[in-house]
Amino acid sequence: MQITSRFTIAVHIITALDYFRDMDRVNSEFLAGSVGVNPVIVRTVIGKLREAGIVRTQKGSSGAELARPLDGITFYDIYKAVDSVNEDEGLFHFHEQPNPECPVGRNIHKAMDRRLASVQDAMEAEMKRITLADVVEDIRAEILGEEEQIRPARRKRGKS
Amino acid sequence: MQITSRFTIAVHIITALDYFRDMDRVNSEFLAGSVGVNPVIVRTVIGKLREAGIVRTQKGSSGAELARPLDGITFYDIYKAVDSVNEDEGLFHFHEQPNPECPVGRNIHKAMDRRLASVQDAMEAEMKRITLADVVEDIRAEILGEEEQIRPARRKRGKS
DNA sequence: CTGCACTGTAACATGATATATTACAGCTAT
DNA sequence: ATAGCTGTAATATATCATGTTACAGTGCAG
Repeated sequence: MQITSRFTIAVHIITALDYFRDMDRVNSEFLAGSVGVNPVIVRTVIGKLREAGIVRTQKGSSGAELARPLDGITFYDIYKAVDSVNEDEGLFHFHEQPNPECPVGRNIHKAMDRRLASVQDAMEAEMKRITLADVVEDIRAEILGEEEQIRPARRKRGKS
Repeated sequence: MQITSRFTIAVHIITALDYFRDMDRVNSEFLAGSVGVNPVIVRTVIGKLREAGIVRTQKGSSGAELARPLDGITFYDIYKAVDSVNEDEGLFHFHEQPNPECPVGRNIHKAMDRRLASVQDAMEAEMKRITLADVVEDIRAEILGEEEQIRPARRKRGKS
């Protein structure tokens, strides 16, 4: 199994909201065009980001705005916001009917839970370290790299 | 999304193979009884563990045996063996149609891949640290704890 | 060497869920 | 007022995890 694409879609959307922040009509249809999904998916994902306090929107008018600076939005925040994984059970799906009449079956859950939690914690800790500022920085570098291939910057002049 | 229960089932099976290692007729039906799933599931999971070199089995005769000591079998080994997640794409499902005509859509994948990989690496590193010996140790402690509730051990005597 | 127990695997069934799609009520701005 | 937009419900579809039945082939006990 995999973590839902809603996660990468959410990161894409926030990145685009930042990148196109001075542009008009950055609506769900425009964003859907960039992401390559249905506009309704964009609206639902933005809805979850709004519930989590990551973006602000106004019903009826287009253009969500970020509620926090990019470096205050972590992968973990987004991952939780868009329900990337089952909230109750966590990352691992434990088989549901271990036999209570078997000593192994009766105790396997307790015996494993600590270990599964430590794996999940390791993953979440890393997600808390990565912010949208990191991604935006990376994507700007990529885009600059593209431009250089066409019109090499005159680096000696300093400012572009 | 979640990691398939095949993972916890595999850990359960290996734990049971160790716990019942001196018992006869530990076949797929017996194991299925402990795990609480269909015997065919047990056979397929054991099949994957065999392909990964974690257990040895003999067609036609019951009782798989571990191919390595318990402390040589990590969560990561099992996780890979039973295809807990998509081998090609990894832990995260990236949305599949980012728009190549959009600077963000065209570069988001490259910009995120490093970060997604670091999350996956953190998780896998933790999985490599946990071995089946840890789980077996924990479950033995749980089972001993159960027994004490019924027939308290005379701790002063030393040996039980 | 015969019969039983078991494995390995295919084939099919079922249920859950991620994603797509259509539709529309209500809000906003010009 | 009109057009553009959001939020959300309802429904469809596809994928996949898991369950289940079935059976050929292997090993072993007697």
